[in-house]
Formats: sequence, structure tokens, C-alpha cells
Amino acid sequence: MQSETKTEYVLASASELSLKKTFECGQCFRWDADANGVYHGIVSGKALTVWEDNGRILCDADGEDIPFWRTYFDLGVDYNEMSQFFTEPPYLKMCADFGRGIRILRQDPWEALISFIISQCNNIPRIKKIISSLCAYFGEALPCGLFAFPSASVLAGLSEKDMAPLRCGYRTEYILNASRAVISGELDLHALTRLPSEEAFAQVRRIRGIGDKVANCFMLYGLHQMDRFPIDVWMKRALERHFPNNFNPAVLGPYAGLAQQYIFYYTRMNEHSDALGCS
DNA sequence: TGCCAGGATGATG
DNA sequence: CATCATCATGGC
Repeated sequence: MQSETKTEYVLASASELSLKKTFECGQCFRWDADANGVYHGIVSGKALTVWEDNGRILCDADGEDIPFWRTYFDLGVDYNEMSQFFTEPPYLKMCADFGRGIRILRQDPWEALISFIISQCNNIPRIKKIISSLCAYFGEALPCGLFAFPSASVLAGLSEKDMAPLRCGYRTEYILNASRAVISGELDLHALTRLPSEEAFAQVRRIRGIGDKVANCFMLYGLHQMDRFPIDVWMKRALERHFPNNFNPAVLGPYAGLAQQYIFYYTRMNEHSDALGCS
């Protein structure tokens, strides 16, 4: 079995990486904890088992994949140092304290794009269910028994009928459309990584089925473009309500994406509207 | 039954 | 340019 080639590694300290917060803050959909609180996930066709033990985050992976996973978890930068700038306004500090340990995952751009198309007007359990069956139906089976995320070429060749078992409704058309745009070269995900964020955003935004929200999520989680701030409605309300007059998200500079994640996580864990005081 | 889920689109003022 | 019905589906 392939488990013979796997070894236990220390991936990070628990203070710099909270598995629960990171995996359950709404940025990713393919990580699940088993009965022991051990998380299992597949990214870019690679499997990882990861858990916390005595203040350390341990993982079970192919040794040669460790650099890949450290990049995935963005462990090259110190989030605790970055968030020390989040002192004002108080609401931002509160969110940052609450979300300490969250990492902005450097997800696979293709997987992130399709995942967030599926996420539109949807809830997390169902998003996970749809993505899970998408992989089971059309992804490659891995030695561990789980499935890789299906490639663009596979999805581009499907019909709406093929997709029917996923029961993802009107998102089917969007998924197929995006897949075909990637295969035709109309949307070059790899090239986007080398473009200024506004240009990359404009390019994905041109694809039918990808609006401001999905494009924004793609920029942050798919391209790890941290200098954008969200534009969705209730986040706007949060800013208006809890941030000082004339607060300009631009002052957060390259940390805007991290601030966004902290705010989102806090408000979501506190039932959105209740915490925000908006209807 | 009705409403919501981190939306997007196209038509309409 | 802001608003709005519509889209498909499952959960509560």
C-alpha cells in the first residue's frame, strides 16, 4: 500500500495553524474530520492526513510533498505578525483575535474556481456534497480510495445530462461554461497568476456565471491575491456598521484578504445578521 | 408552505 | 446605474 511511503511530519505549530478554523471557515470544501478529529483532504491530486497533537500540527504525507503542503497552508509568512496591525477599528481587532490560527489557503486555481461557482447561493454542507460527488463521478480515483478533483478537460466534455446526478441546478451551465473557457484558452488560469490583480479579476469576471462574488473568492483563495477587499452586501453592512466613518479598506494594503477572512469567520460563527445587527 | 443558502443574469425604471 | 424576478435544489 502507499501508506508505506508515508511518514509523519511536523507541519506547523498549533499557534500558527488552527485546523478547525482554517478548514471550517468557509474557504474550502474538501476537508473532513473523522471521529478522532483527524482531517483528510485532497488537493491537486495529493492526499494529506493532518491532526493536532500537543501543540503541534502533524501530518501524514508523501515526504516529497511537504513543501507543497507548506505552500498550500501559506506557512512561509507569519500571520500573527501581520495581524498585529489590526488594532483599529476595534471590530477588526475582535475578529482577528477570534480568528487567530486561520490560514488563507493557497488553493489550486482550477479547483477554487469551480468550487466557488458551486458555492453561489448555496450552503456549505450542500456545497461539500456537490463537490464530493463531482469528484466521485468525474475525478480520478487515488490509491487512498478518495478522488481527485476532475480536470477541466473532463468537465468540458460533459453534457448537462451527465451532470444531472449532481443536482446542482442552474450552476451546471456555469460549471460547463467555465470548463470550456479554460480548455479553449479563453481563460488561462496559469497566466492569471502573473497579471495585476485588477486585470486578472476582469478576466475571470468576463466568464458567464462568474460574478463579483465568485471572482473575488477566486482571487483570494485561488490566486492568493490578498490586496482585494470583498464587495458582497452583508460585508458592506458590517463595514458600515462597525468601522469608523470613511474607513478605507485600502489602508490594510496587502493584508486586506486576511482581514476579510477574519471578519467573515467572526460574523459567520455569530450568525451573520445577529452579530451585524442588520436585517 | 415559505424562506434561506457568502449569486449571477437579463430586463426594467 | 439601482432594483428585481428568475434560475434549481435541499434543508429546516
